[in-house]
Amino acid sequence: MRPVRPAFVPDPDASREVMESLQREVAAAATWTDDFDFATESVGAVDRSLSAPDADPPLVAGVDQAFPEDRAVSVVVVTRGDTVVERAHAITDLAIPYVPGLLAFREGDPILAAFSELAADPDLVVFDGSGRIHYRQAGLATHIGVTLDLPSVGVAKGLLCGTPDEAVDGRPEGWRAPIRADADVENAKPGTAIGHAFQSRQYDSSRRINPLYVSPGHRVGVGTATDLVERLCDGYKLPEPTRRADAYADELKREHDGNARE
DNA sequence: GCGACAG
DNA sequence: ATCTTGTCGC
Repeated sequence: MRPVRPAFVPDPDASREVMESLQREVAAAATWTDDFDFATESVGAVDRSLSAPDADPPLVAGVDQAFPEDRAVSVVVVTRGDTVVERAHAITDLAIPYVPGLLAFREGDPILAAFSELAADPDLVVFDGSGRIHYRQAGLATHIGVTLDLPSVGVAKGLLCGTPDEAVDGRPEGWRAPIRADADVENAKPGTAIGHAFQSRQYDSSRRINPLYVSPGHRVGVGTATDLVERLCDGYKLPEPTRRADAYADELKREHDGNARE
C-alpha cells in the first residue's frame, strides 16, 4: 500500500476538541491548487481518442461505504478509462456515530483499511462527501487525501456549509455556481470559493434533480475539481468511480446480510 | 431556545 | 447511511 501520513490518521477515540484541532492541521497541510501529472481531459469520457490519443488514462479510484448493522463495508474501485483495474474492501466495526462535520472520524479508519488492501496507486481519488466545503475546510475528501497525500475530490449530495452564489434549483445540465465561504467556515475570507454546486444531470421535463456539491480534497483547485467530476459523470448524476464503488459496496453488504440471517 | 447539519 | 414497492418517464 501507499505510505500513510500517521500524523493525520483520524482517531475515532479522540475528543471532539482533539478532532477539531486535527482538522485544522489537515486543512493547513492541504493544497488547493492543481498538483498532479495527468491531463484533466484524459479523465472520464468514453470517447477520449480525440483529446488524448497516446496518453494512458490515469487511475481514478472511487470510494464508498455501506453499513450493515454496526459495521462498515468500505470499498475502493480503481478504474483506468472504462476498465476496472482493481477492487479492494475492508469490513470493520464502527466506533463512533455520525456527527456532521466529523464524518472522517467515523469513516476514515475504515476507508484507510480498504486502501491497505489495495495494490494499485491511484492518480486521483473521488470521495462520497465534502472536501473543502467543511467548517474547518477539512472534510472527508480532504482528510483522507492529505493522509494518503493523493489528489482527491469530494462529491456530496447535500451542502454541509457555505453559501451558493445563486439559487440552485432547477438548473440545466452542466450548470455550476461557486459555493462561497461564510461565517461558518474557518480560516477562509468570507466570499472565498471553496467548491461548486454542479448540475451533473437534469431531466428535460417533469421531475427535477438536485445538484452535486463538489469541492477539492487535496492537490486540486476548486475549478479543476468540478471539471474532473464533470468529465467523470458522463450522463449520470454521480461520477462513474462513485457509481462503481456504490455497486460493489451494495454487493458486499448483501453478502454480509445474507450470512447474518442464518 | 431555534435552526442547520456530508454519510 | 438505513428501513422499502410501486411507479412515472424516456
